Amino acid sequence: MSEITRYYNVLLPVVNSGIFTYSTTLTLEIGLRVAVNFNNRKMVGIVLEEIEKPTYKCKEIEKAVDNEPLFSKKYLEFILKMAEYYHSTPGLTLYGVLSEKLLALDDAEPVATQKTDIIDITYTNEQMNAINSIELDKFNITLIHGITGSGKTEVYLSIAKKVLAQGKKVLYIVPEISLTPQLVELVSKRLGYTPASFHSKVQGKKRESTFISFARGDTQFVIGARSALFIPTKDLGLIIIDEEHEISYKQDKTPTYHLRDMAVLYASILNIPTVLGSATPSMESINNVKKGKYNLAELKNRPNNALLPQIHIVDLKRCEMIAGVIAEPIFDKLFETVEKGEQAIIFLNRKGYSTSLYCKSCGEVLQCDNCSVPVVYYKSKGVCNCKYCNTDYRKTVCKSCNSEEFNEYGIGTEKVEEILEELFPNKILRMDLDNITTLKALKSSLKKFESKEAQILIGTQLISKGLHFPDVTFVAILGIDNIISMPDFRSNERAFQQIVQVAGRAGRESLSGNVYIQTVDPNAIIFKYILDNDNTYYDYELERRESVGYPPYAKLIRLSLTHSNLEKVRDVATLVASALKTRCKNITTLGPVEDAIFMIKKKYCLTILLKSPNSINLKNAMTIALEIFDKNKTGAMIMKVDKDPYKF
DNA sequence: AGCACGCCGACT
DNA sequence: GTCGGCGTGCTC
Repeated sequence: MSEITRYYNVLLPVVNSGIFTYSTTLTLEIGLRVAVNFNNRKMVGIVLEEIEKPTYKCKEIEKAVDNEPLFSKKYLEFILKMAEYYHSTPGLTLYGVLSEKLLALDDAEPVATQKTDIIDITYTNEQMNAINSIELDKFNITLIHGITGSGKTEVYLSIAKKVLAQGKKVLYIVPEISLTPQLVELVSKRLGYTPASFHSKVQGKKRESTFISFARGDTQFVIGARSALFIPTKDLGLIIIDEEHEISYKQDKTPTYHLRDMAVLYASILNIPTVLGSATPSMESINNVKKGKYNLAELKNRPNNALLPQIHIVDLKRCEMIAGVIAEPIFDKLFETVEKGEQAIIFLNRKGYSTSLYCKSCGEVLQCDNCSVPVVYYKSKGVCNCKYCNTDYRKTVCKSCNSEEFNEYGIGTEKVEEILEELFPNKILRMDLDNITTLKALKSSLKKFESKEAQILIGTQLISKGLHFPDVTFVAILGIDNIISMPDFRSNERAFQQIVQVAGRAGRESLSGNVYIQTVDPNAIIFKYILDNDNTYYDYELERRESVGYPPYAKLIRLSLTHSNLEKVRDVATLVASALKTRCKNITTLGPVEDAIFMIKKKYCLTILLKSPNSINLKNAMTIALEIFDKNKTGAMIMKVDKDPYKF
């Protein structure tokens, strides 16, 4: 008897379209994983659709991996739409969001959940209103704008419990893993079991079992980073995105997606609710509330009547500095805090010892050989390191005068630690990505501070949000001028968010908090809004964005061209930009300009910026840009397409 | 994105 | 002569 040969389009995690046709005599459901030979490589792909016999020759599907589809039609629709939105391809998008290993994963040990005691709380009226305002049975987005310490997490968890009671699954996304140990503990108290975690520090067997159990519907609740959105969760009923304003939700490498936006897209396809929360929402989300796309729930008070901390601006031009690092009035208050047995947090968004070194004899700044940036000095390791290419320089010589003597410039957390350790011996704890490399290190550091073994915590943005330490009454913000002065239209927004978030670590329970910000420019506009505790900042900033035509009032696409040969990349970039300028008059094309960091890993970087309020015009422009680039590129030249960019 | 193939310069 | 750098082209 003759078997019928069928033809299926299979989505593979590779470039170009990523969609390739294979033949088989099996009947396959959409979403089923299949093993195929692709370009002499064994790969696992996902069945997209059955098609008519194509004109070209196809290879045969080796075997089906699943008995029933692991991926839903809606999931595939999501990936296809995501690829379209980011001017990428389905194949490259799949490659970027799921590792090949997880995609090919056949089976894994089930996740072990430990039962814990349930501790219920009573909600404030504000919390109850927020909880009850959310419709559970259809797509809708609610932005919970709640001040720091207002109990947003409790609101999320209460909503989550309702969804879980319907037998659906909940995904809770956090921007940074520093939040997860405290969050896991809190969730356990409310749900009665430890939730599963899925982020970059969960690797190996544990990662695999979380993936497969959530995908098969055996796990109810997952706390995860960005990547957790792309687990093909069975019966997902709610997505929670904490700290929705966080720019770390924007992925740097292709596909350069924004987690919040993709969660909203996925939720709309699944027809499920999404909850976004922040004390300092993004301008984009506030604008979406104004447009009626998102609902708004506000939490304006801290439970138990805890007050927001008092904020003080310290003018660096008018006071003495202690060891060149910390203003004297701030130091005095820090001293008082420690004397009283309370705890302090010192925030500085720079790791390392000094941010650059310059030659003692000729003044030249020590730069990386491969990248056009100063290297950061790490005194404890005795090296200078480039954060872009990760090269360590052990012994350094000035390139212009061969001197070996350098002065330090710019302060990092390591230096603050050294100075304060001398002044407050054995009371200091430092947390940044240099010493917190594992989940274990993170947990033990948090514990050390929680148990008050350390009284002063120095850290980078790793410690700036979400953490809850009742005895912290003092917060000092040291490096905010670096953020304010960044050449980026979002620098004000970022500084505002950073200050409010860090400040929110102070006085969260019965003790009142004080926050000190040192700056050379106390008249900077954001300080006015910070001091007034004033959400009219959003009105001011939105008005400003509208007047200059920047997001959320326009869409941006950043084209980033890189190549080892400057002439070649400049030629191609100029061709692309001039084609856009002559052929796409309905959008604004800026550039090409040299990037702020002109050379990374010995490759030159040029940027072209496309700007328009109209997405369709931008899409048409992109077609032209890609066409011109493909026609003219040479060798390993790359043009990265960054839609809704966050870095300039 | 990988990976193989093929062209050309440098070295045992 | 042959090793290996990298530009080019292809993947159902």
